[in-house]
Amino acid sequence: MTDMPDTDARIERLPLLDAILSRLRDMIIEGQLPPGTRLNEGQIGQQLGVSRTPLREAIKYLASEGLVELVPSRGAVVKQFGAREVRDMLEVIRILEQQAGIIACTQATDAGIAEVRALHDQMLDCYARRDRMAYYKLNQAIHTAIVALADNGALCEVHARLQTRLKRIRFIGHEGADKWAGAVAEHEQMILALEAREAEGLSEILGRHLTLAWDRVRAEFDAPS
Amino acid sequence: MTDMPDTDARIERLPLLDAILSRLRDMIIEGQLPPGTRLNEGQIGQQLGVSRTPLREAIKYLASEGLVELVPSRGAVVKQFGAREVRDMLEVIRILEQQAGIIACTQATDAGIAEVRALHDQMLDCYARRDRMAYYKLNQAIHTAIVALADNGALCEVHARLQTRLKRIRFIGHEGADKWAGAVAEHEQMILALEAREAEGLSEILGRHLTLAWDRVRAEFDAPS
DNA sequence: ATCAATAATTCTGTATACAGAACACAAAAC
DNA sequence: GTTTTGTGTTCTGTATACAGAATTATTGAT
Repeated sequence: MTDMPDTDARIERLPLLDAILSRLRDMIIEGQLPPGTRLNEGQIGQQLGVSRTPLREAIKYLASEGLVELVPSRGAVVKQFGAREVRDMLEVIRILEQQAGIIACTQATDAGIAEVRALHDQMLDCYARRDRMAYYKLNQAIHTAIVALADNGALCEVHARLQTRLKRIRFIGHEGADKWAGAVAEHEQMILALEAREAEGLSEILGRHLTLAWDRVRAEFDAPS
Repeated sequence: MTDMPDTDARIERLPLLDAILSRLRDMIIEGQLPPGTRLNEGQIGQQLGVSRTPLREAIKYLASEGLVELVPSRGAVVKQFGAREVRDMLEVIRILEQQAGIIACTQATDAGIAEVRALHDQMLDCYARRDRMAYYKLNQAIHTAIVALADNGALCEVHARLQTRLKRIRFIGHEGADKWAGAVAEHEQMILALEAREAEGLSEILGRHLTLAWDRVRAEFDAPS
């Protein structure tokens, strides 16, 4: 396992604020608070069992994280991303992953690469079992792990932040069996290129993988359910 | 002028929170609150003329922004970056600027490029007058503007965030006349490549420029004043 | 005089209180 | 019937209050 606790790594943590942040992020990602929803401080505070003060602090934190938008006199609403914004974010992710991959090919440790391979194998298992949820999480973990191989804290952080914003959207994952198989094949190629430390090839595949991810997401926007 | 208000662009703004954020950021960047300083909520609140509640919310926002670190039962301290972290951030900035430059070469408008040229010319003026402060600000503005040419909101945002974190460090700007002249020459090349829309050349120069920036900063770390 | 233990103070973390803006609903005017 | 206006409610924004942890000062012992 990589020691990259999602969005930020600190030694000690603030119990309450951290708990509220996790809960809120989950509520947003899982769709319990759909995009556009005003989050009512009274209600949510009661629901989480905390007063408004620490809750508001958490909301400000999430606002800076980009999951939530602050609108004057009206509190915070769950940020809604348009097709354009999603495309932009995926493009930045692509840039980051490609460069991370290139760096990883030259300076990752064999052990680090082996860890990614292990995640990949686990993911294949999930694919075999058609366990979408577990597959999805391992998928994210693999991309995070590849970025982590570049051993650049800022890179990991920025990547994680963008990934968090997109979780809600990619979580949908309605792709059909064929697309899914395609994605798995791409991942297979990724791992092979990484193990062979072929920077060019890895970068190319990562780029294609992300481009296809965008295609899949775009379909959601063109034909909104 | 590019319409890129530093870190985030919203239509309406929250008066107080926004004011506090600006003030705090300034205090940190200008060194009024040096790295490692605990920010005392009572004192700062009194100094800014606001109560602790909105101040704390602003601090949480800055924590998510990475300017400040939250330590349990001890409030927030101004984040101190080590050589490694600075190098990592500069590397990510390099990656982002290089890609932005490549994209800009193919899809920027002539008007957009002209704006960057205008900033550059202004900067040359400042250099002629040896106005370090104005030079520094235009320097940042130019890099921001080049990134903006890629017309990717997420890219701008991520770049701006990293740039903000580094402001405090790059602000020092102790470089001697020779290095300064070198930086100006690099900028000249950048603009020429951009105007010629030579993606490869622009990317190469941007990369070198950022690498040299790191060399300059590294000197600060090797020989801390 | 130095250090340890303890007391006093400060500061953070959380809850609550209050004022004003936004919102919802109902009644009146057109 | 539709729009407008007025009123009551809800919710946000900010200040304040209070409990507990951390820090500092003080006192006693070696």
